[in-house]
Amino acid sequence: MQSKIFQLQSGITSKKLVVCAVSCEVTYQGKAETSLAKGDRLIIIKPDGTILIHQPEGNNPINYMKSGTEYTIKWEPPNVVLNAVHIKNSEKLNIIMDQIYFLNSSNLTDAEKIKLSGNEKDMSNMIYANPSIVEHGLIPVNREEQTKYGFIDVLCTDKNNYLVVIECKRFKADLAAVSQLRRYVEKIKTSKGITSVRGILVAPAITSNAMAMLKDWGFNFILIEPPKFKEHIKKTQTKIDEY
Amino acid sequence: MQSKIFQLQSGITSKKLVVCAVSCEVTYQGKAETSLAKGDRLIIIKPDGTILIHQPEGNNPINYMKSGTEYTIKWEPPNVVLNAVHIKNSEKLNIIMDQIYFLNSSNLTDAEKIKLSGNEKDMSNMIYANPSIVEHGLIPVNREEQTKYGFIDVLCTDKNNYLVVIECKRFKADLAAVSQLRRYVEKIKTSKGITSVRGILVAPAITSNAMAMLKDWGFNFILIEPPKFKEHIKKTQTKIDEY
DNA sequence: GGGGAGAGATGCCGC
DNA sequence: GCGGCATTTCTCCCC
Repeated sequence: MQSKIFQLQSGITSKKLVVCAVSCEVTYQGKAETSLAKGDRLIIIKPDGTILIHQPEGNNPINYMKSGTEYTIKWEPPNVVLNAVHIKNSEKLNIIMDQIYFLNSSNLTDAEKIKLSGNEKDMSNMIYANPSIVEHGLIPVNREEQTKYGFIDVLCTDKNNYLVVIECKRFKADLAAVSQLRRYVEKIKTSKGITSVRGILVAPAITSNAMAMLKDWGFNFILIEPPKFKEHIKKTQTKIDEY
Repeated sequence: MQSKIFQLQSGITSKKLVVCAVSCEVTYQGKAETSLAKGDRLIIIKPDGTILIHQPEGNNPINYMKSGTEYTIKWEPPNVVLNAVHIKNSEKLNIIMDQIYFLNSSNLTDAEKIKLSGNEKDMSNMIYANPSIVEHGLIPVNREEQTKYGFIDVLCTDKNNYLVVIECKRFKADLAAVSQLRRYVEKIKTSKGITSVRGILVAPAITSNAMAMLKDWGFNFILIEPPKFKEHIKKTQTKIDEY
């Protein structure tokens, strides 16, 4: 056990990526309080101080602390106790390990950043480039002009010269999306002192209640798929069929 | 390399928790599209099929797929290619590994669930039990009666017999919180056909714009700390000082 | 399964 | 740092 403690200690202090499978109890105090009774978990401590505790199932870590966490390890027979503290965030994590099944520390280097496409920005760019897919006769307002009004996805004028606020959602639009659109329309109305402002919600789908609220406020819903996104899904599906 | 492939393969098929540090490229197609050039990463595959790919820094996995993912491993010299498919979600992940630094598969068992306190439910319970901490003279509406109106945190009547909608936030309240309160107040007004409905936002803090919007709508802000939460932070801080 | 909302949300970009 | 908002958000609860 002591040799594992040394390995754990030196792995952390020498800023390696430390991975271990252990039997442990965990408590956390910080943004909330949590406790987790004894069980088998995977613990990951990264060179930047990030700690992740994973159970054998599920997507998310059951406990975690961010970059900048500092560590103290103690041998309190028959347990190894790992104390993790994030001073700036006033957070504290305590891990009591009664077994260490395996432990590895390695030097990993990775400077790459992920490239992502198919997000909401792509969608608003697509509409901005060709607003007629939303409604015939829409003309985009100059983007610098638009910036004055904050976080509106796309701002246009329609064929009757009404201002049109367009809010995009990548997936099903909900009540919060309608509220958001509503805030933008009201902001334009008050800041420009006009009432001739329309609101359009653009998404591949909308919840029934959101649709009702949209109608209440005289806004429109236009069904548009995110750019290329649907095609990728289809591609994926055909590839899956090939398996 | 081939022995590692076998180890990887058998670890996945025998539903062990597989952990490996590798040099790899990653592409993902599904809810979006991502690509990640060659670098060192930690890959975790759980017994339930969950896969997580972590870079040596940062809190979140750079790529991931959920429980139910299925795997195919191929040896395409000089690389090991891992294909992961989640049929139900129409997602696909491709990992091309040119080096496997270490690999471990272990049988972990953990039936424990985490216990958490200090969340928003605690806060609304506290207010429901003693609404006078929000405003003198408030009386809670029967919880079953309240349930008819949906997701309102706390519903009360005030000393003038006005209905009062209370929305709680654990941290700083923002525009979305005010929009939410607004939706609830409007819903009560229309569903009961009355106009004498007030709205109170309860939180330890509020953004300036949210406060402005709150005033516009005639709602009130009451500063209340989440239950016990602040004390825990203080406790933590004093403990940190002791180090 | 859909709808709604919280989360120890996290992360990004803007000012 | 705050503010506003998207996220391959995720997760939970309720209907």
